[in-house]
Amino acid sequence: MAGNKIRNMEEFASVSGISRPTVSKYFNDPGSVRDTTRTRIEAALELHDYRPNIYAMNQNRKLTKNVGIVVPLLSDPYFAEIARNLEQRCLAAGYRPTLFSSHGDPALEVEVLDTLRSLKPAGVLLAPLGRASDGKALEKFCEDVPTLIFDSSVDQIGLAFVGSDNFQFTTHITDYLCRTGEPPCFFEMKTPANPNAHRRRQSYLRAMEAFGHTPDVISVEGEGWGFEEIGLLGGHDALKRGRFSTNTILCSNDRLAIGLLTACYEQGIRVGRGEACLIRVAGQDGHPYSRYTCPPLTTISHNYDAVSQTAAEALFAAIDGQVAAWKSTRLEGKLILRDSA
Amino acid sequence: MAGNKIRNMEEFASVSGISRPTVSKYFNDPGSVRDTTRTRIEAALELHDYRPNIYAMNQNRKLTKNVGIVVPLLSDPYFAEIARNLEQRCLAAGYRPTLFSSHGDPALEVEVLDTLRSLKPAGVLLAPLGRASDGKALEKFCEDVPTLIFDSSVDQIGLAFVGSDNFQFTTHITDYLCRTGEPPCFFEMKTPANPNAHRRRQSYLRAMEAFGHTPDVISVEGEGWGFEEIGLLGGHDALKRGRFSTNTILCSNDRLAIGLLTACYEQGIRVGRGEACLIRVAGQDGHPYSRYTCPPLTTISHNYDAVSQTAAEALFAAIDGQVAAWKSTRLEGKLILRDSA
DNA sequence: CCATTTAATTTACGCGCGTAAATTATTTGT
DNA sequence: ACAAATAATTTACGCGCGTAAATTAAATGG
Repeated sequence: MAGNKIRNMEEFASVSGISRPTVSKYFNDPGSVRDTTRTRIEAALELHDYRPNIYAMNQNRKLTKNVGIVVPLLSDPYFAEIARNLEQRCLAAGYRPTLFSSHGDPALEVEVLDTLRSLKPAGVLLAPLGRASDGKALEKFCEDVPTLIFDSSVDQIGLAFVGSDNFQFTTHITDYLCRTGEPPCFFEMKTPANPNAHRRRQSYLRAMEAFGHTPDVISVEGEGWGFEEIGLLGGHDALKRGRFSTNTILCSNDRLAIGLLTACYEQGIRVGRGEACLIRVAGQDGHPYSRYTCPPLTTISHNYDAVSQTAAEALFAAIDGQVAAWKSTRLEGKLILRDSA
Repeated sequence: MAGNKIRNMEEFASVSGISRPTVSKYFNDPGSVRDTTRTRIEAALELHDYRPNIYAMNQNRKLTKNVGIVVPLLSDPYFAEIARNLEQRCLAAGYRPTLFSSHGDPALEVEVLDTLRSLKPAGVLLAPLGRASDGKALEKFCEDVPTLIFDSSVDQIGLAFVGSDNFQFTTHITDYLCRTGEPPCFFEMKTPANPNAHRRRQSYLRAMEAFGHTPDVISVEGEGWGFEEIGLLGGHDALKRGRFSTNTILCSNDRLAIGLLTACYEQGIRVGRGEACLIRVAGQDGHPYSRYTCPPLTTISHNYDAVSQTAAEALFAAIDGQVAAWKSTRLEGKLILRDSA
């Protein structure tokens, strides 16, 4: 912990009484050296706290231990949470995760991929921006770097896709809403950033048809990733113009619902299941803040843990050379009943 | 963009007709070579899209161009936002920012610093966990790496401190609340993670005294960084037990206020300035979600832009060798009037 | 105990670049 | 146009490590 300063692996090897190549082998995989050797190295490590120079290490290694994690918008707590989950899985598996956010900007997403390329990562966990992504750039990147796509799938690119089953999400919550009150209308962005939004609208339409109800989709204007603001403005507008044909509103995602709830509040419209409530509002995603809206938001939640576990394990398997055909895994969500619907 | 693959700087130098050392100089600082040389290099760059190997670069450079950005909890949109801001400033200044989160865990914070050390960064922008931080580890790190502390100051460590003026924050909003209604009581965590919380309590007490009112501090139980949950549970408890002595509640921070608002909602207590409202609630921080609470939250906002600009520029100046005595910069916040108070 | 397997060591090279010193070419000022 | 200042080139070395091949030492098994 506090001995003389060790400058390089050569010096460390000599103080530990082991040859440098063996020490090098130890750092690449501690399990690859004999037990007695390992304990001697680790004893020396206690005394001198030497750490190999990562730049010199990665210069010659065919494959670094770096893993890139890319999300579209880190300031969205949903992505922050899933990124945190993935990060810890990478660490546990012995990789060095590095976090990147595209900040909702397609140009930045390409820049991130460019940066990532120069990091020569063993693999990348990538949640693309979606519709706005530069498809060609993504595809090219996936050819060069083992990449697992998660959250929103653009094409059949990369090693595999892992995300949520949007059809199940919307069908399930639509079913719940129909069984417990008026069938819902659907509140969404006209030009959503995320392809999941399209699947959700589709399955809303399909579910309503299957249940024998007439669907009603309210598509509001607004570009970008400020979903709460879009939900707020679009909600105000739709409420004023009486655009909601039933007393139940299913939102395409929770952030939109958060904005809509604020609009309802500002217009004095009481939301919830109670007697005095005029409308019900439900979201989709299981956003970390959905518990704290007023009223608390009924939603269908991603299985954060399962999504990130499946994604991480698929990537690690691919890095370890286990070839597998491209496949798409879509996990079911869980209905979270709260007061809003 | 599409030429033959260039393997290293040697090859790139030969195709561009410039010597390798000059090309190396260009990549370290494009402005350090003659105009004609620069245009020739950049022309060749267009044709062959070569990028220097960052590992080989950083191995020998005394100082890398890396900058570490560390926040206590990336899933808190406040930190996500300020991290994004800092990240872009680093990029604009020609540095390579890398984002880290301590995830509220002191042990992880130390690990992050350890990782950072091996990255040999030119500088680090660090927002410590606060009370829970390993002070010794932080101090040692600051001795080794040029580090600027922001958001919450632990000691007089690092190059400098940049944050918000918590005294001004609380005094200002307390003043506002007193002038517009009943003087506020103060809602906080008993054992706050962040040292700013102590300053805020202090200045609440001081301000109330100065205004000639009797202060009332409600300190709720709860550990960790789940502030909304703590505010929710503590709020429920305090409301049930009639702990609030006035109809106005100033929360130590916005996330606590968000939880408290939910508690109020769940107990049917209408919050706001209107006729039918029983209590007023205000927060502190200007949290990105404060606009979307019900009612929208009156708060006093950090000057995100100014904080990150001041912090980034101070770090860059220090990296450029401009020595300056340690100093603490605390920026004023701006009152944001909304419906909650 | 010796033959066989397995691990560690020695030796030697190369990766892609930074960087310093000495030299040569180019620009600048007058 | 010429001397001085500035920039580019050549030459040469080293950084800290990965890695391969040949050799030697240690563990294993019957």
